[in-house]
Amino acid sequence: MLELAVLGLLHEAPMHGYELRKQLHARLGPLRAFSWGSLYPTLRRLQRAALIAEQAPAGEERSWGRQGRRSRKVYEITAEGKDRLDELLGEAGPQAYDDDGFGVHLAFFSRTPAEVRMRILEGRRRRVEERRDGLRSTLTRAGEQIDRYTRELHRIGLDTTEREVRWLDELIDHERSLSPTATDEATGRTRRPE
Amino acid sequence: MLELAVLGLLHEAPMHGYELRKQLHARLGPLRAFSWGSLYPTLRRLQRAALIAEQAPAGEERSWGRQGRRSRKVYEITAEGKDRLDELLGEAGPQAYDDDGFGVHLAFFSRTPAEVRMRILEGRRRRVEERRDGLRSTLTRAGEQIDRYTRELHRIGLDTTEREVRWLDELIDHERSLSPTATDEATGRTRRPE
DNA sequence: GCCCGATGTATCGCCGCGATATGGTCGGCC
DNA sequence: GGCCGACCATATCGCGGCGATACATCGGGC
Repeated sequence: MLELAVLGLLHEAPMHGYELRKQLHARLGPLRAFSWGSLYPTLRRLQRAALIAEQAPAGEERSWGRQGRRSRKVYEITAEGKDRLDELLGEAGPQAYDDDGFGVHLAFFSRTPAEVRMRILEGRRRRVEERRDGLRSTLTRAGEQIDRYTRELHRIGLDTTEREVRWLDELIDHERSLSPTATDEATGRTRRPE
Repeated sequence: MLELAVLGLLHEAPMHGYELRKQLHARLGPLRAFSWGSLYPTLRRLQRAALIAEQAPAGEERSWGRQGRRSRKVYEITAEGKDRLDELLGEAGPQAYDDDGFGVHLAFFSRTPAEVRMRILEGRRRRVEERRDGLRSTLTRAGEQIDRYTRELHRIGLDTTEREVRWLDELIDHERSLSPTATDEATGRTRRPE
């Protein structure tokens, strides 16, 4: 997940770790944290895999040589990195449907192929519906006997999931209006019920 | 987190791993998963720490001897385990405010001291408000220039956090009505603003 | 003159996850 | 009668991410 985020950002412009994290927060907002303990090891990993590369000090001594507080390693995406990014953006697996994964994918949706966008949205919708139905049945079937606090927890969860489904429907409709062909075929649906 | 959940459940009745996970799902619902890869290592860890113990086969051969599908290790909480449970229930640290931690704590709220309940709810409220404010300022300040999908992500997030704050207020009011004294003192508040 | 907070890179151990292996039992279906 | 799939039940492995922590430099406020 962080791999996608880092490659996606570095595809737009070279950056160093600290800046990378600020950008991450700006996009994902307080929705997804990503701590230092995740970021730096990921950068190492990506560098070893040659998906990103450390920029040479470049301007010899000037430019950042004096203004940078500390050494500052600036990374840029490599050709292999771009390939990998396309690969990640093209995937619509289960991990693209869970809370974290979906958020990250959405943050790079404009770079995602329309057909994949649709599959991710539909997949996410199915996932959220499952959760909603689970909560709903717990509340109706065992509504009386469960702990008050647990019930409250399920109530707010149910409300949240219901709203997200409606929100997803709006996004899906929007996508459909953008590219009315191919998307229905891809998901095997002709018309979304409800 | 799983430690609290397991100890909390075993405090109610001895159980084996599979049953434990079903109970977990019943309480936390689809809000918090907890896979096998978390559960069994946790049971090992707790057993090694002597917080839980494996029940002796008990009835010699009868009882579950024939109906059980497989060996089935039944665990029960020990005296140390109960102490540890009280300790965990008495904590109101930062980890009790994040999504996962808060959910688990809430599921065992009826066993949590009233004063601690209050601090957890207030802490969670503060946390959610921070997230809300972050989303809100991003939307208003950089509302025009950010990516459409990112903006949508922030919109739904903002809506969700606003609702959760209101929901928390209801819970807090309820708590306050249960034990009107001590709670305000504990949190240094006299009246919740709005 | 001093401390605080932001900038910046980095590591460590732990927790939880997803995938996977293994195998017993039961009901239903052909 | 035999086979299949669903459920019961335990367990491991590698890895991604987190929180805490360390260390260093700079600008600004008191």
